[in-house]
Amino acid sequence: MTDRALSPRAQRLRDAGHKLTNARLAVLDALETGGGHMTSTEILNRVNARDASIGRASVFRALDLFTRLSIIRPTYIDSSMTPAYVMLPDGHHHHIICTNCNRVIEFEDCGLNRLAAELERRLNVQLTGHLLEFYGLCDRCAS
Amino acid sequence: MTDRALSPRAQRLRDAGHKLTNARLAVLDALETGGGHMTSTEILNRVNARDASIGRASVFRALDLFTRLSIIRPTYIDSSMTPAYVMLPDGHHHHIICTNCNRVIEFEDCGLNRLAAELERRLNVQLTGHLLEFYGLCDRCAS
DNA sequence: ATTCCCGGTGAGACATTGTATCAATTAGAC
DNA sequence: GTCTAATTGATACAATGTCTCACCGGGAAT
Repeated sequence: MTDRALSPRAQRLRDAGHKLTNARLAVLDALETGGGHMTSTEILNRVNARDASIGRASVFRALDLFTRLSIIRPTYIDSSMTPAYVMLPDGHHHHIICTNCNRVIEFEDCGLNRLAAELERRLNVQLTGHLLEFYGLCDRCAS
Repeated sequence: MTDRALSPRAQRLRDAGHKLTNARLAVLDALETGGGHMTSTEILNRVNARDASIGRASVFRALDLFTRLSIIRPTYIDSSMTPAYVMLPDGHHHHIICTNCNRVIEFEDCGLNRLAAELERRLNVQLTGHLLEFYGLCDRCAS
């Protein structure tokens, strides 16, 4: 199963020295096919629908790992109980969260590459991704 | 207790039509004196140290309220179990999270005002704040 | 100052979600 | 195929957020 075409993210996992296990690939697939924002419970359900033998713990471990690799990022959307995980397709993601109805509006083109480069130079860090969130009222709620 | 000098944030609460109760003021004080990033547990401890009669639920309710008012914002730093709440002093906050050691490095001046104004116009939204997070390795971990 | 009302509160049982432990398994290098 | 360290699954457990409901009190009106 090593030479089958790997998704770019799976490749990224391997390149970082991690094994491509069933559990990890299932979580990755759940994330990729599940739409933009998923809670851990939604991910668990989706993973177990595909392979019921995969354990709870492994799913959470995979989510932690992916977060460290900047493949996903947990963010608070409506409940403070559990985060929603968003994909960072090219290392970044941007959205607006309505503080009234919790609707999420995504947008592109944050123009932060320049800032990222400057921070890397000035602070001597190695940045792999970012998340930009705006808060406020969406068009429907702004009446 | 109405005419005592109110912190700008307390004023904001009242202006939005919410009561300035003991519980809310205690949570606000905990946040303001507690440093940048606090988990709910740290906030609870701090609030109860000041006034043991304040209940769990009210603290969480206050945190939800402040989030809706863009006074604070929950973000996941090391655990995905509980968020850390960051203040949005002028409606915004920016930091870098090290994906290896979870250190948080704050920085100023994101230059996002222009983008915010453009989004408001284009999408017909009313933005009250934003949070910008970069992920990567801090200077110590980048070796 | 007093009254009234409705938003807000506290207690605590409860539900949900994440983590620790550990023996068993497996990916991937050789 | 063999080996080994990384990873897993099961489960018990810990931590965290929410719900309900009777009661309270902030603050506007009077």
